[in-house]
Amino acid sequence: MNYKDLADLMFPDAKDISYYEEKYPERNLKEGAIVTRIAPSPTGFIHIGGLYQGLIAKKLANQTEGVFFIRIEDTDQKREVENGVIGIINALTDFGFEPDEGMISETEEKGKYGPYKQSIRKEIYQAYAKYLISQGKAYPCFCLPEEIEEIRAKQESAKIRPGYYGVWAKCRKLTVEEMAEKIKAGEKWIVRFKSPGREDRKIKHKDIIKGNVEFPENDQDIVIIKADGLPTYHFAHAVDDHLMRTTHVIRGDEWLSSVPLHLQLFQELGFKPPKYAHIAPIMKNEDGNKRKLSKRKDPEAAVSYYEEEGIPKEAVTEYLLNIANSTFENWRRANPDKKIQEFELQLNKMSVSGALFDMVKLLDVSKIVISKMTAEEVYENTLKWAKKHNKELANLLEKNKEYSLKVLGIERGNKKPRKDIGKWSEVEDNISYMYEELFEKDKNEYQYQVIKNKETISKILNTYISKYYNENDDKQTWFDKIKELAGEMGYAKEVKEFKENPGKYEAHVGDASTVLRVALTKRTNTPDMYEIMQILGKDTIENRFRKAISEMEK
RNA sequence: GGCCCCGUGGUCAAGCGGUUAAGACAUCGCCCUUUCACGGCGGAGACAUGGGUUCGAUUCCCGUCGGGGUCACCA
Repeated sequence: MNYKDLADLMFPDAKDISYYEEKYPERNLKEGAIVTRIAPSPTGFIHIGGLYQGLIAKKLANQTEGVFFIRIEDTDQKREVENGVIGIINALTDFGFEPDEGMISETEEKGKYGPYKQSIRKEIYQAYAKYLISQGKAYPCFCLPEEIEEIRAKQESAKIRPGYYGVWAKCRKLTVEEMAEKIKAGEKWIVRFKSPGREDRKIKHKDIIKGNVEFPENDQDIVIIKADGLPTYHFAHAVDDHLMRTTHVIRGDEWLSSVPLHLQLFQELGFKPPKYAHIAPIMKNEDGNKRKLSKRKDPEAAVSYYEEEGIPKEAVTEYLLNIANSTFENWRRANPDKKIQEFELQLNKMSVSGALFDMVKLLDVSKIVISKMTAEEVYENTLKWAKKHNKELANLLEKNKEYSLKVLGIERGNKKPRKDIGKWSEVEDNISYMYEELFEKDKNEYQYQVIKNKETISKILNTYISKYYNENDDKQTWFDKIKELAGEMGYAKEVKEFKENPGKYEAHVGDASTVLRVALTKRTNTPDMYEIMQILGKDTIENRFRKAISEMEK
């Protein structure tokens, strides 16, 4: 009985690995092309951190004319969620991070390096496990979970390093005959990797993001094939990323400490190891402590949150890029109109430690993104959002498309567009006073500022509408008339004049304008009032003023 | 606890032995053919800490403290 016989006994049907090596040849890509992937569990849910990884992987592959693929890591059947794949693919595709290869639906896939779902690659893993066993580099382990528990308890009470290694690796010391006998006797087994490592030796590794790191070698005989016949993450990683010819493994930095093990696995399997880039997670501050954004506690961790809030995808992407490479911000300022795709992401410039998620900053990015959109784009985006989250608004927008376009076009499209919309959910509040239906229901109070006296307000409103306002005035004339109105009321026509002569005037032209604005919109903050009046029309203006006056009388 | 990673203003961050220690968001003030916003200008605000090494340390080394990760038949 030798290792080869043992391997045959354990995996009689497994193919020789040469079969797979030939089936999945080296990719024929240009020099420097990066092949990378995103490898989620099919939970149906994608975390903002996952999206972040997807963005980085996608960009890198695109930049180098490489390949970005998606592989589903479903080796843990307990985690399985029905229809868990499609949600992830949709989220990725939505954001424009569509993979070149891999799963495209719950069951279908594209690409020549599949299957891209681990559970159906079972025989591949077994072939490689068999290979390892035949080389004496892996062995069956018959320890029951309870025994492992016992060992661990002993180790803990003796305060020594826990795990299956050295003297504790019982099954490792079995002879091939003993192993074969147990198998023949029907004892349950799993497969463990026979680690060649020694804890007292160091291994140096250069991570693309983290830089040089040094670890003790791995000496744990980790399990590579579980009782259900499926591989553990570590083994699947080595086999898959080798066969799929991944050049760069981009993953969360919680994997950093597994690098010694993974390198060992590649070594013993005879594979060329990929380059690793371990990204720091996006964090959240809680009671002064940093912690990873959690899908249970933090709504903003879910990618769906941004859709619900109406934060544009481009804004989320730009914000993420900001975290990834701080040079992005400068690039964006220098190239305000370029596509995100043109920005060249540099892995080695990524931060080593986790950034705190900053919603305020995201919203600022979002405001800039939205401010650059045309009225048409804002309209379409808002409508799309409203159809799902605000039916009433959607109806209104659809019913008054031309009008809405005008409203949304106020102070837009010029060199200094307004930056007042951060998310689609804010649009309603921003424009509701432009629609009679909504204005009637508007709960805001009339909050006059400097000029508060009822009679004065009535006088300003009445005088303005009867004596001064003319729809055909151009902006300059319109404004000159407001100045005249101010003069008639005894206010300063110029703010400067007002400031230079404290006490001389009780108000200035701006204060008079505020009265008009508040009466018109119930707001002290609106875009250009000239345009608002033009769009509203004289009748509406008059009605609004009347309403404002009668409101005061109550 | 062992091992590993990290520590520049409130936040994201440049910086790589000699700098007035960039920039962005936030904040404050001023300015800007009406307010708000936008924009412009300006202010306040940081190298966790103690030791070294060095003519000189934010930059290099060690300790301390703080934060994070990891130690599964989960990924």
